[in-house]
Amino acid sequence: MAIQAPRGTRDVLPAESYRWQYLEEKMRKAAALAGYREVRTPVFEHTELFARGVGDTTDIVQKEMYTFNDKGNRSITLKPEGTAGAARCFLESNLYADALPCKMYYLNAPIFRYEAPQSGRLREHHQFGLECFGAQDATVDAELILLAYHLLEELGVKNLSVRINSIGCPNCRPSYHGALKDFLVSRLDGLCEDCKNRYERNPLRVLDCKKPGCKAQVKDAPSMLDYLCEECRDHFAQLKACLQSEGIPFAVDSRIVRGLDYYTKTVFELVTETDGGALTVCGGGRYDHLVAQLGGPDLPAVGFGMGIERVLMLLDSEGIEIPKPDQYEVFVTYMKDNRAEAFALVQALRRQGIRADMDHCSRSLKAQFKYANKTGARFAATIGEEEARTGTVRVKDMGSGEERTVALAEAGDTIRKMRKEAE
RNA sequence: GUGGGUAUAGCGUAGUUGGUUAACGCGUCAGAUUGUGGCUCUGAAGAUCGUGGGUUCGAGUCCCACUACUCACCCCA
Repeated sequence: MAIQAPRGTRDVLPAESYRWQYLEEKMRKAAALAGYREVRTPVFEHTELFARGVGDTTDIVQKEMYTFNDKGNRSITLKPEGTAGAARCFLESNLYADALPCKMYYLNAPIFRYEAPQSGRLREHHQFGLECFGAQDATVDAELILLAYHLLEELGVKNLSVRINSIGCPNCRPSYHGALKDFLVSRLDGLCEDCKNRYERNPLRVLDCKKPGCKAQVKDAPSMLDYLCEECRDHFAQLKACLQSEGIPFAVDSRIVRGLDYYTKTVFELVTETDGGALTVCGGGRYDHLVAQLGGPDLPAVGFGMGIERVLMLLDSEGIEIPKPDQYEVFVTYMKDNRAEAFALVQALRRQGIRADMDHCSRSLKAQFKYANKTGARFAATIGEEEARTGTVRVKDMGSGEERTVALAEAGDTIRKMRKEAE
């Protein structure tokens, strides 16, 4: 075997890129409809951005980053998530000095995490994400959840469930941390090694542990929701009210924690059930102090990321078809002495905006027709000795078999006309 | 990172207790009388059996290592 794509990466082949483009179009429209404009940030950033932004106690930063020193001996990291880069960009370009809120989205942003590849989990994947800076109202949290939900719904995804939670703010979280640690301290012996670590560094994450032993220990743990300060409680209530008034189903799940440290108040996930179990397609939340942590003004913000590969997986597993465009509308077939006329016709058709091509492999007429059929071309336009002499072309509808001989200059119009008549 | 499974032409597979020229389907290409596709028929090309090592007179078949894929855990989109 020659050189292969690196572990955990995938090619999008010419025959399947239309599926990506289809999603991209829907995503752009959905984002634009709500006033989000595209931002493009670098694929790599200074490692410090993620250490400070995402949090250096997180698994992402501790063990999953593609980090290396460049030739100038700078520590560089390939983006392990989208929000930190967007926040850095927002801050660096002083966008907070413009009218707020500042809404932006990124599409097909490559995201890198050094993990064991698995179904729905690659080392390089792509995300569609939205970020809104400078607005504290829960109406934004709600609009983001609704946007993601309706987008997936429009794509045809079923069994979609929305799970939300509030993890409080720096004012109320410490008291909860205290309560949680008090609760956990007597049960430390029953926890796994990882969780004993988490107890010290980030006790919230213990709630998220999937090990049966830990789950059992944590079953009756206090809920953050009972410790929210008034502001956070109101905010969460506002969010729920917005979602209710829009009639989308959601569930409050106090165990949602998220693996990134910057989150405050709202966190949410959009999850679907597949044969392989629950799959999170979209995750996000509020990060009110990230911009400040990066050295900027203390501005609230919310956002989410949606995994493109995971969306495509869902569409596959639910049997949702994406319309596949034909490669050509017309295939020009010709006898070997008439290559020049055929070439001219192809160029003329393309000038008229018709996707056209011809044989470039010196194949027989019969083989040319076979090829035309295979590429899905709706029409064949044939030029032989007879047509060349009279300045005509024989246009054939490959579906019905109907053929018409028309002047060369009318080829394009004839194709349009025949297509219309067939409808 | 830890554990299980897999690895044979472009794709999907067969390959009997290790025994000679590795088989089949799909796909590709070419033909079935001279300028026409989809169906059918015929034929051809295409594989140092993931890589490296070992056992053996002999390995696609057994053993080890590596790599990749895959599943579970961890974590996440």
